[in-house]
Amino acid sequence: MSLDIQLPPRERLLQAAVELLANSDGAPVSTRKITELAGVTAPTLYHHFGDKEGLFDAVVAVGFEQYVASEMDLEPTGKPLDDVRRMWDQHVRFGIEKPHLYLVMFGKVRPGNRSNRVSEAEALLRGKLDRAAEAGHLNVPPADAVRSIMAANIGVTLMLISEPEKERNFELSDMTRDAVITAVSSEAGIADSATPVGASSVVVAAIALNAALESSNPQQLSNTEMKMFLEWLHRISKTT
Amino acid sequence: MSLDIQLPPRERLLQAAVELLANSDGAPVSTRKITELAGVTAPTLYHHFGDKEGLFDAVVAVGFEQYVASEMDLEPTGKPLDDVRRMWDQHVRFGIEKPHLYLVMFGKVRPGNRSNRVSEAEALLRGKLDRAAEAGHLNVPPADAVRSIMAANIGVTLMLISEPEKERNFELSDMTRDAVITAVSSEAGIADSATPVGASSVVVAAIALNAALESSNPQQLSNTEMKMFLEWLHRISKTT
DNA sequence: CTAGCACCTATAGCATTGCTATATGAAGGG
DNA sequence: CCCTTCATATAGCAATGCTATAGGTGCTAG
Repeated sequence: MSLDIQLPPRERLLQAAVELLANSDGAPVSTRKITELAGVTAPTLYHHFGDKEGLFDAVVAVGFEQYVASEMDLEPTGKPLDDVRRMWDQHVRFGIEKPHLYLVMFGKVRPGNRSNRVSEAEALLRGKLDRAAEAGHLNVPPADAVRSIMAANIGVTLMLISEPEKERNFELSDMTRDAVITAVSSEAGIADSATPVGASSVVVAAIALNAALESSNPQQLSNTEMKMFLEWLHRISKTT
Repeated sequence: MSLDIQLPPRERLLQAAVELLANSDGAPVSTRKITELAGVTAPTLYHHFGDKEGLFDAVVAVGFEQYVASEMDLEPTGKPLDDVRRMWDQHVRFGIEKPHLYLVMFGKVRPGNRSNRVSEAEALLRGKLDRAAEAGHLNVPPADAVRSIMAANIGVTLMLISEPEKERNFELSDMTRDAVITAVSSEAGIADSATPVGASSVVVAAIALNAALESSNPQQLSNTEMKMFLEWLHRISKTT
C-alpha cells in the first residue's frame, strides 16, 4: 500500500497526508496511516516536521500557495472593488474545490488565537482595499472593511461547504458579497447590477404574497390551481 | 477533586463537562478528566450518553436552550427587521460570552454535513424573516435571506472569538449586520407600514403584486400563463 | 421476607492515538 | 580508516475513546 518509491520520504509524507486528508471526509487522520501510506516509520515524520501539526502546516502551506496563486492570477481590472469581488469568488471557489484543505486552513477557530492563514488572507485583501481607499471608494477604514469582508467570506464559504452539494446555492455568495462590499464602499449605485430597479417592486410584492400565502391557506383556489400559482409566483420572485 | 456529591451522576457528568470545556481554551477535553471530576467511572458516562459526542450533544443542547431563551426573551418590536437585528446581536453576544460552547455548536464544520444547531438557529431567524416578507420588507425570498444573514452572523462571531479580547472591535458586527440586512430588505416596503400582519395580508400583498405587475411586464411567464396568473390573483384579492 | 428483575455503576482491559529514547545505517571529510 | 552527521528503523510509553463483564441497588411479586 505504499506510494511511489522514488520520491524522497519528506515528499512522500506530504503526498500521503494530502491524499488521506482528501479522502477522510473531515475525520481526523492518524500519523500511523500517513506513515504507512508513505512507506515510512514514525520517527521519520517527526524528524522532518517535528510534529503532526508541523506536517499539516506544511500541507497547508502548499495549499495556501495554491490559494494565493489563484488570487494573484487575476489581473487587476483597474477597479479595486471589482478586484475584491473576484478575490471573494476565488476564495469561495477554493473552499468548495478543496474543502478539506480549506477546513484545515480556516475551519479550526480557537478563542483569542487567530490563525495565521486568516491573517495572511486578510493581507491579500488589504492590498486591494488600500488601493480602493486611495481612489476614494471606501467609506470606512480599510482595516475595518477587510475584517467585515473576510468574516462574511469565510462564513459564507463554511456554510456552502457544510451544505450537501445538491443544495448549494451560489446566489448566497453573490448576494452576501455585494452586500458587504456595498456597505463599505462609497459608490452608491453598485446594487443596481444585482437588483434591477424596475423589477424590484414586482419581486417584493411577489415575495410578500408568497409569504402571506404560506402562513394562511385561502380557499379561493383549488389545490392544483394553488400549486401552479405558487410555481409561477416562485418563478417571478427569482430575479435572475 | 470530585464535584458535589448529591447530584445524580448524569448531572454531575454534564456539569463536569461544562466546567472542563470552559477552562480548556478550546483544547480537547478527555472523557477521563470528565469522569474523574464527576467522581464517576467510564462506563457510567457511556451508559448515559452512549458516546463522547453524545455527552457533548447533551451539553450543547443545554447551551442551545440558553441561546434560544436569550433570543426569545426579546419582545417583538413590531418591526420584524429590527427583531432580526437584535437576534444577530444576541447571537454574537452568546458567542463572545460562551466561546467554548459556541465553538462546539457552530465551529465544527464538515463537508456536506450541516450541523443541527445551525439549522435550528436558522429556523429561529426564519420566523422573523417570514413576517418581514409578509409585510413586504424583503427583497429576496426569506430562505435566501436567512442563509445570507446566518452565514455572515456566524462568520463575524467566529472572527470575533478568534481575536484577542483587547482587539475586539464590535463595529465589525454592526457594520456587517446592517450590510446584509439592508441588502435583503426593501426599505421602501411595498405596502408601507400600513400592511397589517394577519389574514388580510394575503389580499394586500395580492393587490400590491397586481399593481406592480401592471406597471411592468416581467418575462418570467408566457402570455397565457400571465393571463391565468392574473385571473387567479384577482380571485385571491376579491374575497377574504 | 425473599426471589427475581431492571437499572445503574465499577473492575479491568483492549485498540488506537501522538510521540520518543535509543540504536542502526549510510555519506562524506580528516 | 575512523569519526562525525544526517536520516531512518526498532520498540515502547502514556493518554485517549470505548467495552466485555460483573457487581451492587432498589423495586415489585409471590
